[in-house]
Amino acid sequence: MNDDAMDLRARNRQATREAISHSALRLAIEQGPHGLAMVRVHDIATAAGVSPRTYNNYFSSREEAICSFQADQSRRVGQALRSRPAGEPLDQAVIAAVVELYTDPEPDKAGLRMIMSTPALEGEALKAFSMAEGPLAEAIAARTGADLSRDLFPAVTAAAVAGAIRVAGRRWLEPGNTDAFAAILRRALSCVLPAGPAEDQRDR
Amino acid sequence: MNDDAMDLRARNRQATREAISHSALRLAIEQGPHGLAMVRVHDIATAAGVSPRTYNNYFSSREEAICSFQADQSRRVGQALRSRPAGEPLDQAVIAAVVELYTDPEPDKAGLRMIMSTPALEGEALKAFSMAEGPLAEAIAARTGADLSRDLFPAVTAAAVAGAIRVAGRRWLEPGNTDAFAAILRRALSCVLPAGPAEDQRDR
DNA sequence: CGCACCAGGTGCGCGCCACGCAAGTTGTGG
DNA sequence: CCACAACTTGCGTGGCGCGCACCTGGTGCG
Repeated sequence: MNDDAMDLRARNRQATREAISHSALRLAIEQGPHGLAMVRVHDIATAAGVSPRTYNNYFSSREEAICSFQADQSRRVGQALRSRPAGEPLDQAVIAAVVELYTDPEPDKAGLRMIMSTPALEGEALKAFSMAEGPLAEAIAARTGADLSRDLFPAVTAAAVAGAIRVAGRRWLEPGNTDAFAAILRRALSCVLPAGPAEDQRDR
Repeated sequence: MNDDAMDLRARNRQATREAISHSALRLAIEQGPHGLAMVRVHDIATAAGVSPRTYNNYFSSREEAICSFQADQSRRVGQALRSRPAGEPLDQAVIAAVVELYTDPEPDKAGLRMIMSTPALEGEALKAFSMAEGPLAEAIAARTGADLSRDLFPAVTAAAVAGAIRVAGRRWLEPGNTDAFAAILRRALSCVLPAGPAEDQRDR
């Protein structure tokens, strides 16, 4: 996050990674979902100002490079939940954390549309969204006092939340939609979030 | 399903597809999660008794071939829910449908472990599980009278159910686990299923 | 019953891609 | 100032996805 918290090496590395990811996404959007096959690795690397060989020191496929911005976003969900006040009920905390993370700034609609409506990116996009699950499950367990290795509740809820975010994104991108992303997110999340971890949902 | 409901062409096609899928999974399991790269397309095709060219008339990647059994399973979830009695509450119907589908017969533990614990298969495995979502959302909408194009509840719940199945599978495969898959599935699903579609969870 | 038709299997070839290897280059710490 | 470590890059290799054209065998029609 804080560039000056890293040494020059790390900052350059981060910058290179972002340059590649950004170029990959931009070129993909330019070609549209149906022309993905025309986006060559060589083009991405050149646009990012590196050699093709370097591109694949960072990403092992075009799909991964294109979707990496979403993967990064997902990785932040756990931390976002942890930064909510401790007393807040689980459902409110999760909703607040997710809405804040996903609406500041408003996500890139073209990018989201690209990764969510391109068949060839489907697997990688699902991977990207599911990257939230691990950290999120840990954060939920920490907040509710559940035991990740015994209770199913944290991991299942985390998966449900990730799924809800994905469905909300799909709905937000639908042609006729006029609602704000935040509103859709709240509605989607409230479908899967209990007020708190009810005792009868803990196991063993 | 019913082989004799299809003409010879379709049956041969189906048989070829299954032969390839089965060979792919078997070879992958033999090499284990860390030797996936050694499973060549040529080996899969030969083991299935077809040419490499034919293999990729059916699947466009090894990953897809290996995970196709799970994709097929997921595609049946919607129909399984529809075959539950109409009066049954949503949560019970979904749990019963999923448990029946996933425990008759008991799933291939080695196969499930292969696709769920091999990093190179992660994207394809997620795709396979998420294939349940569309048909399942339709079935939920049909059962609850919700409108798929307006309400978020069906799609979000379907995604949550798919996620719960995935988490249950992961837990079932854990080394120390002694519980039956059915029991884990029930617990996981009950974390995300409301007793019924509460009115305040319908939107608009 | 026989024939024309077409779905599907196969061989061939092309372009692309992931990745190991061995330099060359640049930041870092003593 | 120097030795080391991290990173970039060019090259070579093996494999893969897929378009194309050809062949074979199931199908439906007269």
